[in-house]
Amino acid sequence: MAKQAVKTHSVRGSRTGRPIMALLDLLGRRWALRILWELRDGPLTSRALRGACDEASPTVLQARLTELREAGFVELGDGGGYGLTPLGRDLCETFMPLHRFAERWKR
Amino acid sequence: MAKQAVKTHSVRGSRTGRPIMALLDLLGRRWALRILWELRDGPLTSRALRGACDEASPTVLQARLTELREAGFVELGDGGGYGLTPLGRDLCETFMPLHRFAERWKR
DNA sequence: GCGCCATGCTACAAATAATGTAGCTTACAT
DNA sequence: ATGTAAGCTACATTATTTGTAGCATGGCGC
Repeated sequence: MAKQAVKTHSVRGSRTGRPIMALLDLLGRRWALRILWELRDGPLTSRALRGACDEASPTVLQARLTELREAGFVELGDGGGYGLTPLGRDLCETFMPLHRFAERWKR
Repeated sequence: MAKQAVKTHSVRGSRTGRPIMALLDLLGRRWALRILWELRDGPLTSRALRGACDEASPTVLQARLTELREAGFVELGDGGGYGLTPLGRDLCETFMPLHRFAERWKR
């Protein structure tokens, strides 16, 4: 139990003391942005979230969720289901414009 | 001879046809956000960029730069130095508010 | 021309992280 | 008690990153 534990995972760049670096690092991990995105309009159960995230492996999802929880962006509501904290909602707002940008970008 | 080559790297989530997914995946790769961030106020030579990115390995940097270039966010100016394209600058703008958020977030 | 640097970029082994599949445990309802 | 669904862990395989070294090209001064 708890083998893959915490590992002190001190977000890269946090040493610099510049919060933005820590944030960029945290969000620059696989599925992190996607998770926040999928939770944008309401909580999801871990299983539903997995579904929304194109069946990403539960291992990473769990890891990301833990990190995002420690960062205070996500919480596991009593009664089950992951949802954004008020802070997490704020964060989500800040990159909501990405949606419009992406549409414009197309490719 | 191009072993780590291109690999058609079709951005995860692009199959869904939803550009936002492709974008979230692209930006959710190590150093991608950081690179855009570091280029925010002017071009940098590959070496300077490496310096700015806490000495990230040239391998990933090169990989990310290639991807970001293919996405049209970054370009290698003639005379050297990587810089944001107009599109890239737009993208950068959209998550500039993250800076303020990060400061507020602190931790 | 020749040496001297800086640039963009590649090689490659070692270390980390992610994927995919299985399955455990707890809680709750039937 | 049986059936489900939840959150979460194991673990072997595969992919990505790191770290260090180094190559090729293009100035620039001499």
